[in-house]
Amino acid sequence: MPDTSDKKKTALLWFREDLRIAENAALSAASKYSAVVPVFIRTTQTKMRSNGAARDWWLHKSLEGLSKSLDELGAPLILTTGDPYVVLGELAKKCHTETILWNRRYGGAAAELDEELADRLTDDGFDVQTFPGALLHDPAAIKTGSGKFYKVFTPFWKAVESDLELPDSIPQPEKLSSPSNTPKSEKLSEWNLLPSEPDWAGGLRDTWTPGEAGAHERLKSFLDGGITGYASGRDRPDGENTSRLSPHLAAGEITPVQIFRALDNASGKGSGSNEDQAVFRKEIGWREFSHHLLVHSPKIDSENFDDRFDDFPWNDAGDDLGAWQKGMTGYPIVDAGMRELWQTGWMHNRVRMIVASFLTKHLLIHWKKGEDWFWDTLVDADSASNPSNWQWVAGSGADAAPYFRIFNPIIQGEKFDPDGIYVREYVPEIAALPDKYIHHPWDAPNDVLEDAGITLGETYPKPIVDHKEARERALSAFDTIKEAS
DNA sequence: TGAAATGTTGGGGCG
DNA sequence: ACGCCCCAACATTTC
Repeated sequence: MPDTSDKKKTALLWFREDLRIAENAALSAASKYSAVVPVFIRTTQTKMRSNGAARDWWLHKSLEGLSKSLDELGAPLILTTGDPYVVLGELAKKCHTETILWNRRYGGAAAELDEELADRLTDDGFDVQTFPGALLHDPAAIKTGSGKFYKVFTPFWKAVESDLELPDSIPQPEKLSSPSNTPKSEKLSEWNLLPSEPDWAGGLRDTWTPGEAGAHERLKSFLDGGITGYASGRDRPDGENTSRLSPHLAAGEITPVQIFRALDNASGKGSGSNEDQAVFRKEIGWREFSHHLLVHSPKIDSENFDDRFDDFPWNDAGDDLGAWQKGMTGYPIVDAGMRELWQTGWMHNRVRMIVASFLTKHLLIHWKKGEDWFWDTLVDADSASNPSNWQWVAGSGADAAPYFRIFNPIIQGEKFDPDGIYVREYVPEIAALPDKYIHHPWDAPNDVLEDAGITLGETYPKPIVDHKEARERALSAFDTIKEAS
């Protein structure tokens, strides 16, 4: 907390994965200064993985919202491009400030970069202040009884939840001041974050309202609707029980603390049963767990968490990868998921598991290929959740599904999309099939296919692999791991 | 946060 | 009435 001697000073406030006004510790601290210069840097340094295309689209929209909010508060957002170390130093010099504030990021390259920056800027004479970021807990502070980090989700979450005390809400500034010598901002439109040719973002625009206001609308509508029945309904891609908060969380437009507070306030008021709430909180817990893993295993996005997988006999990606990416595998539930992803920048969680299992087990393609595709196409792509969940499905991750746990895409489809509503939405060329065959068109008699206007291999692909054969092939590949252990 | 194979049980048809 | 077979339903084991 700055004392009164700071009153005449200007603070540089660096926004990153915290594109919000509410519950923003660094912003709140900055508001105590006489002037604030908020900045967002399009970074050119290469240690961090650069955003995928879908997240860039989201970022553009979210920055528009943040920029508007900051204008209203009186301290316009400065957009600038470069190496953060250089940019922050130059900006600070221009605004005659020695104070630089930001909210911390946890784990991996981002956290390493932040620590290095804080050290260098401090050495240069700046007063760098960092604040808790967008997690319920500090991942480094959670230890097992024997002082190690958790590798199993259930005890991890038990430890976090039992120790969880939501912090007091952070005061939100009503007004900020800009210094007289405000630096010039670059133009957001010139960052080319939006796709132009082709413009593939139509489905994203129809689906999402990026930005802090959109995040809170989404939370409200979830608490008024989807949370009720969440415990079982969350597994149904044909339903509306998921929160769809993930891209808002990834951008930092809303925080888990805000969500948990809202759940507390809503409990007993028709916003889901205790079980519904507990299951939803646990899903947020998986996000925390992913960051926890990333902190202790910073290369989880490139190296197998379980090194027995280092010699796993993956296939060359070849044409199968393209068929998977395009949603042309011939398995309707898989294709529906991949097309939902392409069209909307998001995929239902249950279906993510199905398509990831299909890629890594039916096609024997390395999880990294799938992780890369998700990274580029998901609006919620998260540097912790995305790799750790891919490794979880592949079997190489922490607390992972055993390799031999191979999803049957037909059974999964029939179980979680029993009326074929989801499949018909995203795979319209087979929509006229009766329910009986909607998850396995190749078993439909010729006259049924004909009535539905389907010619397999022409209007819709034949399955690119046979389930039974692929399953057996995957299981024998798994033998190489058992031998290695 | 599976699926498939294998094992067990018990009711009903039938000689 | 009884044994036998079939098989659905459920449970257990294995991958």
